[in-house]
Amino acid sequence: MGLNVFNTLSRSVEPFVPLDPDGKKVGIYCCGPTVHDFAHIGNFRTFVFADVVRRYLTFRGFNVNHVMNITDVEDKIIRRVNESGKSLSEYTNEFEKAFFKDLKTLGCLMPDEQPHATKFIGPIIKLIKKLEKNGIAYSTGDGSVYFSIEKYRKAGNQYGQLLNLNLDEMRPGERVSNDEYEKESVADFALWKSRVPEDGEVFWNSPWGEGRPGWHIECSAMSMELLGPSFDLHLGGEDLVFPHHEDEIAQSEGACMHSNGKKFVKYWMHGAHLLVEGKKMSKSLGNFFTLRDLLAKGFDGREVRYLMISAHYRETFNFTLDNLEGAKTAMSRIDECTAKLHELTLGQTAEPVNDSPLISGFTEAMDNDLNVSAAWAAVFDWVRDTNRKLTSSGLDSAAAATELANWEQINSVLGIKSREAKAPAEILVLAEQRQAARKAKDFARSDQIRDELANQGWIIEDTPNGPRVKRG
RNA sequence: GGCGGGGUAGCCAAGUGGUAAGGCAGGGCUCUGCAAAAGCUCUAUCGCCGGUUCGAUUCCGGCCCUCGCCUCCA
Repeated sequence: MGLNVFNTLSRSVEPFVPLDPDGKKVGIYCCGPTVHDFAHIGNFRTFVFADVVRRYLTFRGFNVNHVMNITDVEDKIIRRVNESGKSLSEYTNEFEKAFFKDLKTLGCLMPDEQPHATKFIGPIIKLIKKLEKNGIAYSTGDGSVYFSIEKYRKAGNQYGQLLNLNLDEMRPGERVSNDEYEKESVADFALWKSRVPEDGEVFWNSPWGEGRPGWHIECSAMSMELLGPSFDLHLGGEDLVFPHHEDEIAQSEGACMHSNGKKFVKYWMHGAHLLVEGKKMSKSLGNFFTLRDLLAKGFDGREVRYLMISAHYRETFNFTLDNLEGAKTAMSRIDECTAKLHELTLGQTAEPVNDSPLISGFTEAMDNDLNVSAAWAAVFDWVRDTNRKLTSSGLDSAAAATELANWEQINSVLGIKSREAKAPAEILVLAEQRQAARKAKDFARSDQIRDELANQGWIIEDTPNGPRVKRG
């Protein structure tokens, strides 16, 4: 059995078969961050999810090209740029840098490509022109260009592929901004927005005059430019299903007339949101964590990562500090186990065994629409089993090396960085002094040294093979 | 109002038509000079009410609660 994923297009779990005739190459596009501020952990849940998808596809032997865009021009950014007095790039660079730093802290691999909206103005304009030529875009008197859903439909296309849309029942217009009054229909959306005074110095020249791209067009332009008019997998948060992704489909299929049977995107996957302490994250509730907030509380990126991928991606997940505390314990159990294995291998290495309970259990779980919860169960079953063998000394160095290789194999997907720390010489000296005191049955002295070590952040354990020092 | 998710032990969270994984927390035990680590062990009948069935947490209907999208949003 191979990988199966839930496709939002069909609302069902389908076998994953790439477009590539050789079944090897996979193109992934993930809607990245809008760099107007520090991203919060809710945003990162989606990016960590995308990272796991990308890693699992690689684990499954696919040759993945992972594209994640940076939206570096948009209403909120423009407003803040003008408030800050900085230039657009000065302003967005800061948050983009922070974003990638956080992404790395969370153990995510760098996407293969990170296109920026502002670097794709040319392709964006080209795309809008195509839409105009196909008769489904119209410009208004002020130099803006809109997408006509009606004309798109009349040309034989379907609007509403990702969700059941009933345009008559929708409640449009609650926040339709004044500058869009020239739209032919409320559901139409902007492809190009003409320059207004509030835009300051943020504008580009176009056939329609000075202005800037609308919100959805950049993703259509960048994804098709980098992955082709038809690609395998598009990811994003569930809130993007409508209107963003639906509009992306409309723009892309409308421009390229995918009506020859090929779809813009074969599989759409959407990650559910994060709740914090049972509630939706919001600034007014004060439950709005950024990664740096959590690091400041003494947590590690990997603990946050573990928590984020401990639940299925399609379920809203309740993120709590208590559970983050628990993640710490769970992670150190894995560390403990792998560190002991490492000591046993004596430098020996081995090949992973694919039909081992760990790898087969993990793979079976992940093949089923990335059931990470079940995958973790396989991991912790393995930890317990391995610990049992370790206590009964049922592992020689070759066996230990194999177990370690198996773990590393699946950890190429989970992406949990191990925390290994070699104790400095002075710590080891103290540990030896303590051992000498113990041999002399001077337990007052040995306990005193143990406290001293603890003060310096080191924990000492007495094992049948002698004392072990580890980071506290 | 329309559309779509959820409600499983103290907390988080999988799953199945035949009495329920895993993690964290808690209790007991083993090991230990004491600890730590590790192991063993204990702790749920699956929101409520009906129905189908030999049998439902899992299928169907109704109800309650909750979350999200429909408007910038991961």
